[in-house]
Amino acid sequence: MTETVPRPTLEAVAARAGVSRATVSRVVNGSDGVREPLAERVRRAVDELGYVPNQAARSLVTRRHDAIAVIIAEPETRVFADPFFARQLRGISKELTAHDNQLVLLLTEDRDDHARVGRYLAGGHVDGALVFSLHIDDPLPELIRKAGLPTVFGGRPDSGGGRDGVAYVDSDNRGGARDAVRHLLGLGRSRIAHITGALDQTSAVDRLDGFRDVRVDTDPGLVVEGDFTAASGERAMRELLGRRPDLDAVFAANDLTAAGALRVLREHGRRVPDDVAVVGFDDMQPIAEQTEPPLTTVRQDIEGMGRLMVRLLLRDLDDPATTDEDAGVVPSSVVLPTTLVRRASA
Amino acid sequence: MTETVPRPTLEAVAARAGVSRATVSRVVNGSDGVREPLAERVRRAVDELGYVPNQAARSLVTRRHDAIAVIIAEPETRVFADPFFARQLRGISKELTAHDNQLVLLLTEDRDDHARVGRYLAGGHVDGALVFSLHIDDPLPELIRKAGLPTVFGGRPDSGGGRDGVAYVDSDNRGGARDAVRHLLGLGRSRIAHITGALDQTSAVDRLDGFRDVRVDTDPGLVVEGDFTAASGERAMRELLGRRPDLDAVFAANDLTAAGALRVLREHGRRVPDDVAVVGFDDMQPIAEQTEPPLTTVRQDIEGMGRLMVRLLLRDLDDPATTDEDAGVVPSSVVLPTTLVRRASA
DNA sequence: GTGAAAGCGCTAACAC
DNA sequence: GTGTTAGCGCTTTCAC
Repeated sequence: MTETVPRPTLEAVAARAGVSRATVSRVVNGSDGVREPLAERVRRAVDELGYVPNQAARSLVTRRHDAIAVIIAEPETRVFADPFFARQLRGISKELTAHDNQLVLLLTEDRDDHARVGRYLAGGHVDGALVFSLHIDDPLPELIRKAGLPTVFGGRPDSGGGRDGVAYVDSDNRGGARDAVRHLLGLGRSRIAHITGALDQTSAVDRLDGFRDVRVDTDPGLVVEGDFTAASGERAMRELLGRRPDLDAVFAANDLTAAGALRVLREHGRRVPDDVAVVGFDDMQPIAEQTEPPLTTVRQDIEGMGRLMVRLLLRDLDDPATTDEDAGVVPSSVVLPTTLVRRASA
Repeated sequence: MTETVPRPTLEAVAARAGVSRATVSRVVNGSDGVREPLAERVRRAVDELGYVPNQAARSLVTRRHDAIAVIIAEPETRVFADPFFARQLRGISKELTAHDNQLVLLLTEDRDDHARVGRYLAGGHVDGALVFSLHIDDPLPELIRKAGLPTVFGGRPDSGGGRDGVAYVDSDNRGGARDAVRHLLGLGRSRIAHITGALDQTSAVDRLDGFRDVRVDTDPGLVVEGDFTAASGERAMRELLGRRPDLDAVFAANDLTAAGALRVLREHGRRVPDDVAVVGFDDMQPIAEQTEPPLTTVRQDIEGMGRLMVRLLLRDLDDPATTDEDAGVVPSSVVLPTTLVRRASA
């Protein structure tokens, strides 16, 4: 309200301080080369007038926006049941703030949204993009490539398209899965089942691969496909119990799935970990700490992944050398280690 | 990458179509008054060149950004344990998208962040703001008022400052609480406890008031303060059980709190709902449907609240009449009804 | 109906 | 060091 008073411009500040616009601009942008008495006068004028630079005018000439887009592509469910994204967002937000950049959030659910996102990115509103939860064959990476915007992916993108050198940040899903399964083996378990995540996402595929690395010749009946939701964990657990009532351990693709599995195990009177040991993935604290019993799981530093993505992207922006045709030679991707967190379930 | 090719400008399109910049601008912005043959030629040129308007240049003259800020003020915990915000964000995102507006997300955690947010809002990057989860005595509303930006609050703000006529969207927390407690009464329960939410938020205060509306002379020992987290639900439930082992019902301020309470009840061998009936608030499906037993709760249309906030804000923006000094006369706030959802816990 | 021209507020050469 | 000046790409009167 009361937007009636027009905001002061550089011009106004210059007039008040008795200097030129250029000098004010220099002071405001912290470029040295303005002698102290003058600079001080300018700063006072800025304060007195409550001057705030007009970002649009600045962007018009600098071609920078100090804003990056965060694109989350999730058809419905998962984003809102799983604190995963919220936590990654927090990491991103913190890091972006530290670098004086803004976060433009783009939530997409269907194909129409994709077109819109493409337009937005091409429209030059943001300096770069962070992209999450791609599914295999997602058209988004291609759209983004066309928009020609520096991008960092969250999670290894499906390399099916033959596109190399894309920057991404991922957890060591495969290694983490191996650790989980080895832990179960170390507990003396031998009939270890796996409930997978949504297999159209590389994280789920990688965890399955890790499971198989350790259990090379597992009975295929011990692997059931899930989709990272608690409901899928329940369904899968029921199926497993039907197929292999003798199983003595379960490695679930994430904590939510594990929580679902735990419920079904309890329902069927199996004691955890005595009869069946359970390990999850993520270490989503509100979930993992409050299951019954508390969940042994593979921790990944979710917030850290978010922060790292931002750092990678901003480095790219500040160092255009990397942004050349042959950006491919500097993959600039990072795979973060995971750690097993022991609680009571295994 | 390959940002080397400069994006085509209005000028380029005009040249290609053999018209003036003004004409192209008219076609691009859909203002009628350009005769068909010409308009068509312009459209073709736009397509061929892949022209996308430069938003910064446009904003510079129109003083519109087609972007609004969403400010979520939560010191840590709650945002990331509770799908509440995620769901509201989704509603906001959808509605904003439908109106071709962008969502700039501002997460704040401490005082430093407040200053930053104030600067950002004053910087004229966005046309308006949506603000969430204010705590009583939060400095944010004042900052926002100073920035002079149209704003809609999510949840009734603390009116302590004497500021009236602020626009907000809220659920009928008090009415919903009354319904919950009456339902418990209808079940024949007479020793009904309440675990509150964080009492520095109006939603928690309103729910407590609703509880008291129905249970006018409740033993104060039956009310324990929580903070909307599951952990607080556990703690509070333990305390209640110690103080009033004879209690036969609990109304929890939200589903997460109820889930915590359920766990403690089970731990203590109380059967739900036979020994103790439990009602929550929110109807956060992933939580409410998966407790044991599934939770009877008060549903609020969270996504709808988000959408409504956007509509209110955009209406404000399009109709500057409301944005006058005396905006106070049009409170333009909405309180949405709640409904009791019966499941197994009460 | 269409074009010409002014200017939104700022930065960055370039002079001095 | 500081000021002058020329745009950045767009919308919008105002003539025609």
